[in-house]
Amino acid sequence: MNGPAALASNKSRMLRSTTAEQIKRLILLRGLHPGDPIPTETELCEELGVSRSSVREAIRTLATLDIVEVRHGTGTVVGQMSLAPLVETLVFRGVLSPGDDLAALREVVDLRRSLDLALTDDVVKAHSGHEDEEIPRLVAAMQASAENGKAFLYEDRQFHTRLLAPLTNQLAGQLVAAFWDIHTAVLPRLDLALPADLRQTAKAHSDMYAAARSGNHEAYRKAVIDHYEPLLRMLNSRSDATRSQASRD
Amino acid sequence: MNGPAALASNKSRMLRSTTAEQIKRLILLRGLHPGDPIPTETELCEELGVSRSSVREAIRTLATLDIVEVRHGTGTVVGQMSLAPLVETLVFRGVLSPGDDLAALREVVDLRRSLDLALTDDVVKAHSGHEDEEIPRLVAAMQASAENGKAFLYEDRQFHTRLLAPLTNQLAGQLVAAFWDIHTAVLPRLDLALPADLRQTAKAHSDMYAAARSGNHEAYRKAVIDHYEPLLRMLNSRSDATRSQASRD
DNA sequence: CTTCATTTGTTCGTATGTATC
DNA sequence: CGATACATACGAACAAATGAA
Repeated sequence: MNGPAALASNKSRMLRSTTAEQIKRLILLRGLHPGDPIPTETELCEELGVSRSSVREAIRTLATLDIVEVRHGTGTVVGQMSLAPLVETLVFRGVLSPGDDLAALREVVDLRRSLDLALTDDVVKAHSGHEDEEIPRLVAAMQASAENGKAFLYEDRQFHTRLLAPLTNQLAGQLVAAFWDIHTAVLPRLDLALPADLRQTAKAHSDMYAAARSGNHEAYRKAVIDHYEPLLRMLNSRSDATRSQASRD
Repeated sequence: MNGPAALASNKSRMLRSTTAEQIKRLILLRGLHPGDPIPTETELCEELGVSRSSVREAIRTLATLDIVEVRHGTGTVVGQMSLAPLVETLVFRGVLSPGDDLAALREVVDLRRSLDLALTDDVVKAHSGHEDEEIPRLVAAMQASAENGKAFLYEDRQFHTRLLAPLTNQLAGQLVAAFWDIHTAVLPRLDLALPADLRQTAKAHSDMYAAARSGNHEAYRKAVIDHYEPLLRMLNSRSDATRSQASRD
């Protein structure tokens, strides 16, 4: 029990954290890209010299980070490396403490607003002159829904995605989309379907695109502020209500 | 075999993706906070009715997201829900394609700059009037290192952390810190230790804090731009070099 | 449509290292 | 130092999903 034992004791310290690292290194060495298949669990056991359980935990770790994507019955492929782990962490943080969730949610919304404002120049530059065929349709759908007092989550998400799609900085668009996901995942507990707010939000989307198309930076910034105004107003009033309710307990 | 069997077959479909969800729900139901211990693996096996391996994989998933923290030989506690998973994903994405890493890194640096600029009002408001006892010392240390041609990663990180610490929006500070981690993790392959750039960076830090203390918004923005200028200049020249080298191959 | 091989998903039993008392 | 509780790792076996023959 000399060789294997020594090997095992050496590995035992690092093995847990290094099996995932070895798989990452394997992806880098072979130059694999998102969608490319990686070796099966059995093959990884042989190549890395560890048990299947260890390989499975390493793969689970990487799958959580969207570095690989596991497909039952088929195999495992290199993942998209999206910001999904960020979303999951912050959503859980947002719903963790019922007395504090509004503060956490407001931080997310604040950051969304700051990011949208910070990207003003890039967005205006990308859309001034180029007509997007999809965005006007989305804006019309949102305004129609607002008139009927209906929400328009899908169109909202699509609007922001397409607005930021042409940016050079892909990461910025993904981050804004991630914050959108967090905010709409945490939001459902508040019903913010005031018709007037819906109309204002729909109009703000329309104004944002119109300003971007016409190259008007200042109008874009104003439209972004209007876009978040109903939401922030509600978050502030709700958090006051929560505070007074908490102090009553 | 009615109750348990039906329960087991129901679970079997969802079990894989829901064991982690059940643990999260357990944390929420019991109102646990970061640092509080969660049940041992054995207890979780009984409460959730799944095997030890499944519990372990679920815990590994949550540990990767920093929703729980595993302490060998002691137990598992609720984690800090930091942005560590975001860092790990983006670091790997940054080093994934050797020809493209500079583009990915530049996106991170661009976003850092946009965020710092977007937080101008909050930072100035938080520091105008209040003296921070640590920041001047960090600034002095950075300037001393710059004169000696030495890098000052530790002081740099501390500076940005403390600068954003007093903000109401904790998430913003954590996001900036996460981007700092990504950028310095991907960076080492470029050696950017030009003495002139070091001095400019050190001076920019000094200017940022001085502007924030004196409440000068415009000076703060200018200092932030100066702060990133050497890095962005290097990234642009390096990416040009990479492109011409790639076209040569 | 069925059969079959491949691959991942789940479980159990066992052994070992490690922290705490 | 010993005892206990816990996490870590391994291997074998069977279940479920997928895709191809």
